[in-house]
Amino acid sequence: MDGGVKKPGVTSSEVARRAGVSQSAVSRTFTPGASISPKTREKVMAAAQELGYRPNAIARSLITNRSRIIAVVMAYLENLFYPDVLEELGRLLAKENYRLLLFTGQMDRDSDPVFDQLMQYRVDGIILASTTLSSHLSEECAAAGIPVVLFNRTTERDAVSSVTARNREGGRRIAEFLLAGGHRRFGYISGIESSSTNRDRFAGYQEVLAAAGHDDIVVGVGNYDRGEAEAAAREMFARPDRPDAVFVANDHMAVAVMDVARYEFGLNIPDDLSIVGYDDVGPARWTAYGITTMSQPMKRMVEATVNILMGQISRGEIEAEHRILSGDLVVRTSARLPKSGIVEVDGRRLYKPGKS
Amino acid sequence: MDGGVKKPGVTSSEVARRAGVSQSAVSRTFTPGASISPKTREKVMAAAQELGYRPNAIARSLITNRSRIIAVVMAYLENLFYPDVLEELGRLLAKENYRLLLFTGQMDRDSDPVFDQLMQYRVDGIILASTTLSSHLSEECAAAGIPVVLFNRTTERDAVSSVTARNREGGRRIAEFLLAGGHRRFGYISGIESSSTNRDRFAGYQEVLAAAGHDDIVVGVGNYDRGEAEAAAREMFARPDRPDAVFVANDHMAVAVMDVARYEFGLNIPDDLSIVGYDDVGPARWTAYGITTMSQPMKRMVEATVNILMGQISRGEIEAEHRILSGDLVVRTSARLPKSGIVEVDGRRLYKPGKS
DNA sequence: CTGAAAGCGCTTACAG
DNA sequence: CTGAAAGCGCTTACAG
Repeated sequence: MDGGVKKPGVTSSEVARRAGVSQSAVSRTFTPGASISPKTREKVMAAAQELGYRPNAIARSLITNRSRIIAVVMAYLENLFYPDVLEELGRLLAKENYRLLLFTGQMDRDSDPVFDQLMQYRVDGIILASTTLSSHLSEECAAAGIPVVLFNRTTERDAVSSVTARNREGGRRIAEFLLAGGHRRFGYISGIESSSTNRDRFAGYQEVLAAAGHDDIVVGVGNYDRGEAEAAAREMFARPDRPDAVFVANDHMAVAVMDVARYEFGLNIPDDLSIVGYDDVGPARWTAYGITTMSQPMKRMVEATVNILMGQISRGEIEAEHRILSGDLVVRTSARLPKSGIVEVDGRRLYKPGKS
Repeated sequence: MDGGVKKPGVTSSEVARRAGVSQSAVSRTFTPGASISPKTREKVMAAAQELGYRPNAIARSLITNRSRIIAVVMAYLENLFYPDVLEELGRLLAKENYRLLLFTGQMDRDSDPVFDQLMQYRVDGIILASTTLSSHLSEECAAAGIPVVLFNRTTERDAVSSVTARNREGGRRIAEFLLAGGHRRFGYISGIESSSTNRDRFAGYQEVLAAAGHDDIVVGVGNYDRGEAEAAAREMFARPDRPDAVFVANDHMAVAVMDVARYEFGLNIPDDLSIVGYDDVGPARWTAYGITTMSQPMKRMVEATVNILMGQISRGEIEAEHRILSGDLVVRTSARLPKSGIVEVDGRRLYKPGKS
């Protein structure tokens, strides 16, 4: 399996010989801020050009003890929210001159092979999107001085930072919106029940509904999965006391739930049934769905994630930071409208109670 | 920016000291196949465990001249086909014990910073999904002994391999299907016109239609972009001689085209208009769209890609290979059906002319 | 099977 | 500003 030989690249010594300078001079030429005379630099650059020299990042990493690689662990790529995040993450990390080592899939169990790989490559930071770390693993990162940021999840663990939307408030806002729209019976299709994001969204929703005397939310479990969300929707819509308003924990599932409602149960949305989602991801904006949904400020969330990481890397000190960003309830066509509270901002219709 | 200090990891020397053996013995313990006695190995393992030792992959790469990293350059992540590919790629590469360094965005121009990064990290192979390489850059890879595989594109360039679907045949099949369905006026919404995939799909489509006497295909340019596809569709559907059958170069655009047809022009699909796509990606299967589409055998394509790469890495010899895989025309609800040729295979309805 | 030693391609004090 | 030299953490002939 390792029979072949990759041609070794051009080295700084070869360039040095060609340029008639020391190897150190070559190194300095390619080290921003190193002291080198313009004359030497010029000679080096010329020789490097001729030979097609590129500094070996691997060798540099070994000595600087910095790989300039950030590990990103990401699951649920079939939910377009995450590819969007990945693209933005790639852009911002490149801008900071960092590379992105991608690991797809969850990282749940305690001694994960994925985690082993991360550590072997001496990554400078770890971003976990839609997944968490066991306490054992997060301690290991802290001990190794590697900053960890959870994206779209949060945790109480020391030394693990997080970036999330104001999920609880989002859940509340959705409940207010549906109450104001005159709905009478409420459903919820959950994500993974143990995820902080799901817990917070539901807690907010439940809180406001309970205060309005609605203690009987009909709950189905979707686990952030289309298939499971469909199954949960089927069960929910077949009930004699079918809800007339359902909050689905993310848009990815909401799309599936709408298809079940319309094409399997012949329900008219929003006349028979209102659906509200979360994320404001691509398909939510497609005319066929037009999902009313709590937006997540994806770009700002990614920016905060990179920001936390860069700060901790440069300070060399890891202290958990938790950034919580606000979104808006974007109003489209999947839910009945309240009489008031709808405002238009920058071409989007938002629900801002008390502001119409 | 580089103020902080990452704690250095445990090294093999420290483990050696603790275990009372040489540093070489530690190295051998972690090198599969190296000669080491069970007794020594045990001592080393115990010490490694206590200290939390993990071999430093960076140092190993430096000396073996293999990074075990594959660079993946990918654009169009908002087209779900690519996240699917990415996930599968991650799985297969992990299985082969390779890591995935992701670069998002195109790699068009001649001296790209992305390319520079690839080379600096001494990646063992490069996968370009939905993008190509300039001849200059591909020569540089060949010179460095780094295998390159194009995914979903092809090229004549020496030393650059490719994996594609049988796109020309796919275009033909679609034309046959639409002709058999009794359509009379044909449209095409293209991807990026210079891409091999687009050229081949259109060539096959055109070929069969021309043979049937249809030389007047109405063409709009979508550039694989939702927005542009919508604009192209608007123009096409506003024509007095609006086509009654449109082949859209991929499903990602077909979804947008369907929304325009239905919600902006009030067209009934498939009664007023048949739409056929390409890829068989997630949304094509959603009930709201139910797109009739040429499937791309994504998993087999990814497998072939990894397979080519692994072969060239282990043989140490780079010779362009071109793998071309077949798909099926999956029949759903977005196009009128021919009287015959529809067969059911494994729960999917396919168009196989001459086989009903 | 084992250890001492060389060396991978760099960065970075150190001395000039 | 510049060069000689040490050293980052490993792998791998080499000799025993």
